Amino acid sequence: MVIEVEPDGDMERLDTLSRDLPARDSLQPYLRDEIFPLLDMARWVDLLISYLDTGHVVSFSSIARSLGEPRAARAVGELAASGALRGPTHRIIYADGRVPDRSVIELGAELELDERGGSYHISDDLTLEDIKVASPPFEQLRNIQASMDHLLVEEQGRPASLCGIDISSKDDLNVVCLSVSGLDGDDIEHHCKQGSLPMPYVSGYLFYREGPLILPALDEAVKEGMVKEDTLLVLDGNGILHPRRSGIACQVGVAVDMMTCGVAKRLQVGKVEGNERETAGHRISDVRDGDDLLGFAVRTSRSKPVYLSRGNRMTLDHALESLLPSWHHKVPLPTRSAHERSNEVRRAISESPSGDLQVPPLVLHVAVNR
DNA sequence: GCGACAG
DNA sequence: ATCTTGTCGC
Repeated sequence: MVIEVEPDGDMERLDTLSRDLPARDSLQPYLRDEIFPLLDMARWVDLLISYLDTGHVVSFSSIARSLGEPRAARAVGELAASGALRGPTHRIIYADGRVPDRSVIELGAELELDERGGSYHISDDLTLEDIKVASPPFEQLRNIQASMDHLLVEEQGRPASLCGIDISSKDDLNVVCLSVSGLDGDDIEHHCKQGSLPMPYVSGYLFYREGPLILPALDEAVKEGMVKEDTLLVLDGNGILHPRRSGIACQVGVAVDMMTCGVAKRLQVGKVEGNERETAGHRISDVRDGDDLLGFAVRTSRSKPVYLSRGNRMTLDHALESLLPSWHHKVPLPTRSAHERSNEVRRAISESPSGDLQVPPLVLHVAVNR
């Protein structure tokens, strides 16, 4: 049976807004004030499952497909497990008919369950519902990505400084850290900010999870003069080395009209080309998807490589050239610093005797020489 | 057992 | 991303 869902105000608004993107210089307020407040996946799932009557069930992957992204199935499961949903979460089961342990009692009260080999299933004659949404939200997110891609500029960027960006999270506590250094990795300054991340992690949509925290922090760092026009932003994730050539480094770069590139620890798409060239201290291979050169696999010594790709106002070669002087460890120094620092600050906040540091939004500005 | 998808 | 002490190796 197919259930047709009537989109709520948020979904309709996301649909409308995704149709025409504003000009480049209005992107930041558009994202901050219009788009980001609509990114509430728990509400999307809640709307869908609110259509399930007693005894009707759907699968996690089916909900993800209805929302427009099969890969979001795990995120649906995480939302259900975390208690973020208000609707009848016990009516969400696995695609093979198995019932999650935590739902057995509640669902068992609604319909017949079979026990086989230690786990419970719905009976074989019961079919899963299929929920249809007129404007799947993940489809709109892809539309926005595509529109932002059109604003992506590839040129020979000449950065004078570097800014590593990373987020450390545990439970509901998230801290972003921007670490700015010279091209050689010296004179590091940190800017940290605490905030919430309403969207769960879904592969391919990292910007929509981390952007709402990164962009405000970046705005502050610019106003303080820490980050300037000639600063290359180094994101923890991909640039064009992405299924739709639209990774977080591309979207952040276009949003703030700055130079960006991405450094990812795992390969999301593409293949590492066989022949590896040696430079002083680095071993570099091409990463290609078909004929397209999308990035470099870079490793120091014999460790596993990380994957560099360009974002906005940057070429792959110039990104590499800009990062090599500070690239002595597995990742460039500003990226490493941002990672360490965001972790330290996140722990300091969670360990602080409740009160002082806990009040969001928290802003720490610390200058350190390392 | 397969497949494995940034953080 | 997070869970995590000491330990092996360059």
